[in-house]
Amino acid sequence: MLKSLAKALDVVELLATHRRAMPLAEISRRLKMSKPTLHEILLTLAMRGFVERREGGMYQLGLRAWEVGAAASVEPLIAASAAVMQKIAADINEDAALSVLSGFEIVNVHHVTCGQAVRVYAQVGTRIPAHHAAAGLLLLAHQSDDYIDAVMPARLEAATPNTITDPDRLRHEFKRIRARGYAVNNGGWRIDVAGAAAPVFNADGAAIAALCVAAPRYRTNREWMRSTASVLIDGAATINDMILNSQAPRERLAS
Amino acid sequence: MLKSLAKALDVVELLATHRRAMPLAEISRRLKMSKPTLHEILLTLAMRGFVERREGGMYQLGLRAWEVGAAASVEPLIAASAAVMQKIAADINEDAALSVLSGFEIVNVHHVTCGQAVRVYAQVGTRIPAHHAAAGLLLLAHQSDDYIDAVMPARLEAATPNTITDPDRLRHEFKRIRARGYAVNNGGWRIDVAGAAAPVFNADGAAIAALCVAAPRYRTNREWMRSTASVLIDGAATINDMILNSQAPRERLAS
DNA sequence: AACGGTTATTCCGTATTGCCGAACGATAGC
DNA sequence: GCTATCGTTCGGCAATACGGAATAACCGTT
Repeated sequence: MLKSLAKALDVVELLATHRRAMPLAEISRRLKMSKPTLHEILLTLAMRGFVERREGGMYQLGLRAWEVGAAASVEPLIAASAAVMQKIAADINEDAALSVLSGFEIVNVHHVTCGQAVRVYAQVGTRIPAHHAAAGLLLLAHQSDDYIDAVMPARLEAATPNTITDPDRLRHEFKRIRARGYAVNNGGWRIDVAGAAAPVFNADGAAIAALCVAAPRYRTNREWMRSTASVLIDGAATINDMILNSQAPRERLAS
Repeated sequence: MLKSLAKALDVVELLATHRRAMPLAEISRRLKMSKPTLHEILLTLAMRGFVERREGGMYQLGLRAWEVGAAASVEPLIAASAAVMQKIAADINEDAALSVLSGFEIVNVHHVTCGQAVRVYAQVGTRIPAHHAAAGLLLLAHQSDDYIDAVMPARLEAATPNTITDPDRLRHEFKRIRARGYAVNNGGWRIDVAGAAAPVFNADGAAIAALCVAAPRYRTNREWMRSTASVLIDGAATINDMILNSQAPRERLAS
């Protein structure tokens, strides 16, 4: 493990999680790094455009970081889903989102807003514990037992009284999700938010993403859940097809 | 300058520009790095999720790289533009794009497709020389002379016979662009593609992005250019307002 | 199944270089 | 004008990144 590289990644991740410009001193304090070392790291990152130096010595993530991110493995997935999600958001008239699993957390990789005045606020690129949301429950349900055992924390934090925190109940929920083909969540993340999610599979049959809809809970009920889930399952199937079709040409790309 | 960090950034940028998974040996050859060193770097990057190790020793940019990119400084701009661009693409019935300047190149940061069968192919996250496109001409036209002198290469490469390659003609074009408030391009990038672009300004009055439309040239003419430009100028103004309004709350964010 | 060519990985000695204490300017607040 | 905090420079020591050589896994071919 390269120490200097690891430190640089710490810096980059810190700037990413806080999503704002920071002065050198603050980064130094938060990461407990000496100022000269940090200065050197930031200089290197800035020289390559991974961070930008705003006036007043404020550092923030730069254009190159964005460019690199745009070339990451999830990007084709996002591109394939965009149109479908647009249509779903319009049809159901609620926000649609796409999430992937990372350890025991989910990352929001795409979001399409609907026209409603009251909407669920969600930011692309953020992480939340998987058991707090329908998308996370769905993706966990489709992982192997080994995976679950490896990533599940000893204690499941509750976000609301409705959050599932008992491991046994969670595993039982996984079974239900697999049987039904979709996951639901009623106020387990925020007490006034409900959601549903359906799986997107890759060519190997692994669940790689969750197509989901989140709505203010007062606009939902059991019937809404059922009809929404069927729309999501259809949409996920469409995305599946697009992935399978785009995979082949991708392989054929020359050097 | 930190050598090990610089090498790691080289690796990451290589994976980004080629947009595909690569085996260790190929990276080693392209960057002329020893395999043990590279192995160590990739291990560190993989441990943090910045690259992913697919089966068969293929490395590609991972989820963490995407997350970091999603927190970069351009992201708020993209979020603010998305809705406006959607509307423009629908109204004009041609693809809309958003580009920013980086040295003497432009980076495509967002793209909205229209419903047309014949469209201009463009990938988000890619770079092209600024003088090849309307967006680049527009952004260069709004930079200081010092900036232009610093970044303009000695020789301007021509992409087509229509590309402006004479520095004097380029500087003259900048004047026209500033006077009209928008830039056009007729086959300077690809011979059968035309485009128009209007500037998005930040609070300091600096042109930070170009809102543009690219279309197959046979669907365009002088009248089309004029009407498209006026739509773009309106759209850019709307984005301006959104930026100014969203800046304030952003500053107020607590630690 | 045995083979050559390619690959990924481990090991280790060297000297390169990342690291931080201390000191220096620069800046802002009171 | 003082003080506190910030960004930056300098330099010397020790840690550690580096790559050659050896090893082990892999793949397609015969």
